[in-house]
Amino acid sequence: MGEDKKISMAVIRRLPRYFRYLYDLMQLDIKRISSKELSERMHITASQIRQDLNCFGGFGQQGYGYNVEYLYNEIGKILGTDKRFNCIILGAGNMGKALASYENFRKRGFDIVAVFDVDEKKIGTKINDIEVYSTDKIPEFVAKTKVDIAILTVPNKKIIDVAKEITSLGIKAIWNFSPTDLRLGEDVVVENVHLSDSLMVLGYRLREKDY
Amino acid sequence: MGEDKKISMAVIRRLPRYFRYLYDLMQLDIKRISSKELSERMHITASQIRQDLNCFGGFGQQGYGYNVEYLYNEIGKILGTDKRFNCIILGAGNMGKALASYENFRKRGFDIVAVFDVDEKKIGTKINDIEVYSTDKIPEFVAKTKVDIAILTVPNKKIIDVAKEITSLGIKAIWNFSPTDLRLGEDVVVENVHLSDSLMVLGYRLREKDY
DNA sequence: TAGATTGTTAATCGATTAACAATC
DNA sequence: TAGATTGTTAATCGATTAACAATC
Repeated sequence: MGEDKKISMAVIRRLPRYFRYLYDLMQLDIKRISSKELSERMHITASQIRQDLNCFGGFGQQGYGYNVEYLYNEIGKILGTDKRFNCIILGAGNMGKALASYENFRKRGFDIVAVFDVDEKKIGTKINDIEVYSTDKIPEFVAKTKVDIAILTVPNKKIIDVAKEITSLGIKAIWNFSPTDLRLGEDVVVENVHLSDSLMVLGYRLREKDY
Repeated sequence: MGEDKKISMAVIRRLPRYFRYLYDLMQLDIKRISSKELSERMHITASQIRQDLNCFGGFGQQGYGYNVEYLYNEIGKILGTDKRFNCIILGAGNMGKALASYENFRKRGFDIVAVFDVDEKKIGTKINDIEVYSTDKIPEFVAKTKVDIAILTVPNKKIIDVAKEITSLGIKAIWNFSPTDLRLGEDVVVENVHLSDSLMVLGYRLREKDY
């Protein structure tokens, strides 16, 4: 295949946002929308919306605009919300527990199939019906269950070793909640969350406001 | 005052990253570093590093490079890590609990001073030594304690009302964990975290890899 | 001093916005 | 049909990279 237009990350990162706004429009029973109306709701230019959408093909109709439900479904397909991904969480601390309990991920196609931790007291317990296993069992688990994504909520000092183990088992996607940037070669995709960074930027912007 | 150079958000968002790398260098007992060496570690260009740092003044020395500890402290000052911020968490669910328990925020100058929830069973309990109050008590609490930042981990359907209440009480910064984008006027700064968006982008990139 | 490396200006690149012809 | 609004090309803007003179 290879629809080689080379779509920029800036565009990709806006897709979930379009997806959310279109969902909200559906909830409001709005059937069609023009790029102009949508631009006012989203606070971006109509031009950018049309430009973004045309990276993937023409979803609209001249003189009419876009059919909300159709566009929602098309963006969903691009984002792969019609596919399912098996995810494991490494680290059953507070953040691991919070993510395992978050129902929204499942709705978006991401199933948390297991949680792993080193703490004997946690092993064998369940979080939101998901079993907590010993980290020793990761290779065994990955061998018998297809795992698409590893969600890493381990302490920062362990992150490098854990990331290496995970990738050596063939897992190709990592959602990283540790402050350390992960970079694991060409064929492993990583999304770094970096909550502290986000909070520090908020602090900066708050102080800037009244300089 | 007003050092009006108008620093772009792209630069601001890189500052915490510099801060982290410089901290790591200090841990490794590295005293000085050139933009070239740092660029190799961070996988950005040396040019960009020098350009970024010069938005805030000359921290380096020709022929020598940058003193790691000095630069770390200066970026810390820019980011305000020498200041303290009082934060409240609204919503004592799993994510609220996880954030309240995360010790790293305190190290960066962010103190969680209270958690609020509507659930009678949670009110009066403590999360990591932080008291959980009824949401009814927010106005009272804000009146007697300076609150800089509200961290919102409430269910999505409540987010708009909660955000409005919070801003009506004079809080000027919101760290938003709900999927809904918040926009509350010129004088309220908002950082949206949008975990689902991040995960969806990860899913997209994973599928892209082998098209 | 000579070598190294910054600070800063200029060139390039990419992303956003504007404009408008195509067309529903 | 006339009006509206897309798809798409062209213009602008901003951010990144390159180059080099200043200087430690």
